[in-house]
Amino acid sequence: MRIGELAAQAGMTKDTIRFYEKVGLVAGHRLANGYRDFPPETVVWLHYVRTAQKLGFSLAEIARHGEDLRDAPDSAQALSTLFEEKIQVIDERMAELGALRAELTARVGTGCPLRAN
Amino acid sequence: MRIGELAAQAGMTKDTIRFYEKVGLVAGHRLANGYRDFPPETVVWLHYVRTAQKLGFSLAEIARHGEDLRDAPDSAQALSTLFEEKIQVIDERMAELGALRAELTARVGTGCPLRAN
DNA sequence: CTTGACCTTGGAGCCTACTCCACCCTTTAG
DNA sequence: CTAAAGGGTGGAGTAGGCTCCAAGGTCAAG
Repeated sequence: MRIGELAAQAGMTKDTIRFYEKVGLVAGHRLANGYRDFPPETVVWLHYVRTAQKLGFSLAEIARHGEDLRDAPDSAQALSTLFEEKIQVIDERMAELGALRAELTARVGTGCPLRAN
Repeated sequence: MRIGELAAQAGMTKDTIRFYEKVGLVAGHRLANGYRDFPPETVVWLHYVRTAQKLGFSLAEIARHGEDLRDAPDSAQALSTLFEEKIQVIDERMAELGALRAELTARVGTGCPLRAN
């Protein structure tokens, strides 16, 4: 799969994908003519990248997730452990969101301002 | 309350607070000697800023939250409506996190890789 | 054999959110 | 009176994450 199609399927620009390759977030091998060629799973990976990013992970962190996955001894066991770690991080984020939500909920109906002027 | 104490209580540097003032995130009036003077509620507001930011809102968005709050007709009703809006945004974020979590959970135990190489 | 869509590589530029610096003023304590 | 602790300004610099050229190679269709 070449970069244009990947970009379309992942919902980002080619420039962004080239940038991601530069920072090690995606790995591209090349065709004889120099064009990048990506395996189809890259689409899934890029969707994961977008999601993780929206949820507050930096590209560096996400790249580390990717390396963890790649470098793990390839037992399903090791992979599961890694996924469980990420799930814990997510649960922490969700707890924070819950706290913010509670803070706002507590103010609904109170007329108590969050910001003075 | 002067900038140093505010910085200490809000857990950020004075420079950051001055920067926030520049972009309209906090409003400072001045003492006779030119020093900034902040009302105590600013601490609460800055904590809110930090939290909202960790959860993926940009400073511009957060500033808008602040303006919404300030500009609202000052009935408790209007404030509540605004808070409820923010809560909805949070609920959307939480749903996204939940989706990511589910994606990872589904892979636990499968040995199915997220990233190809 | 040219046109058009697709790809390549630098490298510059932009936005966000700080962070640091130099230089200067104010206030309080000894 | 002086030193230390706090404050003020303007402006430069940084890191992260793109985004946009310009100049040029590749390839299938007509």
